[in-house]
Amino acid sequence: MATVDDVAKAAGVSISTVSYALSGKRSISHGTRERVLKAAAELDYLPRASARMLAANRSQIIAVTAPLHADTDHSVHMQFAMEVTKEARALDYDTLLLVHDDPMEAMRRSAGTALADGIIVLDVDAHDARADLARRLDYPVVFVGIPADTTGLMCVDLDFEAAARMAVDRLVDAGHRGIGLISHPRVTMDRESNFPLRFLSSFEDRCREHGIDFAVAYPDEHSATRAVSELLAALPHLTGLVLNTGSDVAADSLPALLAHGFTVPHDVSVIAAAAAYTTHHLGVPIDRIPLDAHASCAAAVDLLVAAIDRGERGARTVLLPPEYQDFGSVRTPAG
Amino acid sequence: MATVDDVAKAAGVSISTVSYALSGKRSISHGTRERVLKAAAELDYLPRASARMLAANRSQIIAVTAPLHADTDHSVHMQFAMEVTKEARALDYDTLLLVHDDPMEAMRRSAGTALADGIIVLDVDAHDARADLARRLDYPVVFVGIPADTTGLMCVDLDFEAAARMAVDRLVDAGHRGIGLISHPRVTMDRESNFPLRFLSSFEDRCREHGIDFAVAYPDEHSATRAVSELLAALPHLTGLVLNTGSDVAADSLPALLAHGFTVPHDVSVIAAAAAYTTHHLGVPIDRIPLDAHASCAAAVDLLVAAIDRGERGARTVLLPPEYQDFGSVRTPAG
DNA sequence: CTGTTAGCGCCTTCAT
DNA sequence: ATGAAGGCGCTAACAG
Repeated sequence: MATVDDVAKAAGVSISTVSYALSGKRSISHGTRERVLKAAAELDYLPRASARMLAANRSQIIAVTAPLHADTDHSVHMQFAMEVTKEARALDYDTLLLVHDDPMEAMRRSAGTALADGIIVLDVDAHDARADLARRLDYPVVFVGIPADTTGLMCVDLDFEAAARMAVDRLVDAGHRGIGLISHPRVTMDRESNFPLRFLSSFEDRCREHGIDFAVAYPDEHSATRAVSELLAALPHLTGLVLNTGSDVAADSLPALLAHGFTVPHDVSVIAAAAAYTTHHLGVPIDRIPLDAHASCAAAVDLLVAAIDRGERGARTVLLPPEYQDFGSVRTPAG
Repeated sequence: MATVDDVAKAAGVSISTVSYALSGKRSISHGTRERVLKAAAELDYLPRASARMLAANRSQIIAVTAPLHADTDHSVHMQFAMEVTKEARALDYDTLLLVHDDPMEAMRRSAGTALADGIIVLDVDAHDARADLARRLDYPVVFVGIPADTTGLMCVDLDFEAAARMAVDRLVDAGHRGIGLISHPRVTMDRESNFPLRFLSSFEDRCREHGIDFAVAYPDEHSATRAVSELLAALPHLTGLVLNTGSDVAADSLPALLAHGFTVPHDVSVIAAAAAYTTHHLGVPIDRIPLDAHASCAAAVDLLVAAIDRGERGARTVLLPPEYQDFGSVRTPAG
């Protein structure tokens, strides 16, 4: 394990010259820099992370809290963790996974030991205890998701309210007057996972504004069968369906409709809203308002790094505008 | 941010006493220890990670390489990453996610900067470049998965060969003489992801040993339709089906069989082998030989920590024995 | 443009 | 059972 001293000796300069030549934090004559770089390369020199952390008072590490609930969609979870990691690396940060029983303890530890320079919080509930902790911590924290009380917090998320309005408007514009929503399973709602709630209430409000009939169903996990039956019972003239749910339930909803004799888009128009999954392999391609993990996570990490590197810690909430992808699954209702 | 000095002053002792009282690495009189602990608690003292790393020459961090291929099942990936993280925490290690374009560079960096004390390698290909790197690195590395050449490496994995034999034997014992295998998509095989290959060749060998007919199909991603048709075409008297594939293809295989008029287990007996997913919500419960992420990852982390903490670095390959879960999807063939 | 040097906070050996 | 003190390797003033 080579150290700065080794490199300094090999290059015939002082250790501070080595440090500066490598960090570029002050100007070095071309010749010396070359010699230093060459010596470093020959010795396979890499600065010891611990020493650098201690001296610079910075770890270049970002922690990620991603609690695992029983109803967590691992696939979406992973996408977000990955996207955080990618963007972090692009900004010269590594990513520490904080995933165990007690996220509070983990956050406190990461701040208290200065193991990480900041935290990204995923999978936010409306009344998430991590929000209060973040307010108390005096430590950079960015939420991917919006808790009920955002006072003093930095948050980034898809604008789920706008996405819900977009979906409803699209169906109403096409002439639909009876719209169903398949939301998330009851367990998810009960824990007040916040984006389903935001989507739901915006959906309901928009339907009322348009004066149309609507119904909401909470599916079982992995299956849309019961939810579809409930919607059709509640709304016999249903011709539009909005899916704001997991990928397996969404995939299952087409067969479920078929079982009732309904074909998409002939009998029912369908939109997958705030979908982290793709919809073109679903037999019938379904219109989609993407939940873009990359966009959310990149924005969140950018915010966090700005807070760390440039002290930009003002509270703010960034809502990413939804985008509509048309694959032909919305049509004017027959008759 | 309190430091050892603060605690030492508050407790009226020297800093080394604080250090020892907290680490327990030498005996301290009960009274002083109490005072130190109390002072530390009152000051919210937590040792600075960087300083501890530098002095102790250990980071208490484990890195995880988990490359993301286009055909990667994120859900399984996440399970493994999570299980690694859990076990690591139990042994007082944190987990760093190394997930970007260049896993080599990431591994070199984590070793060269001593950011992590060791590495867990996930999603191993038969000719994985990370294996060669690990041999050269003189740094603790444990593979969850078995590369073609395990010389000098520490590896842990489910015994896929044994799992394949177990599945075949079960069907043969029940009287089946025509058995199909749905393996993984071609992209996965082409990259020589190793566990599908190990399963496949063991499956074929065992069928030959029993002298029965068999056929293998490589499904499309997300769909079993074509694969099932191919198997039935190749093996008209097929009565047994082994699934060693992703959860979505597995779920799709039952409807695909039904489309050909085959009912499970009446017409065809089915076993999901080396399945990371559960099978009881699949309409018909399917017998299962689990791919237990927890078992594999816990064993791998234990091995890695033994290598780090106790220098136990001898090469070895640990194969975890498969276990059969009977849900009634295997029956003696009719006729 | 380059060198010297004082820490960063903790662990650990050596005294006592 | 406790204290004193020397690093660990690097960064960033502070001097030229």
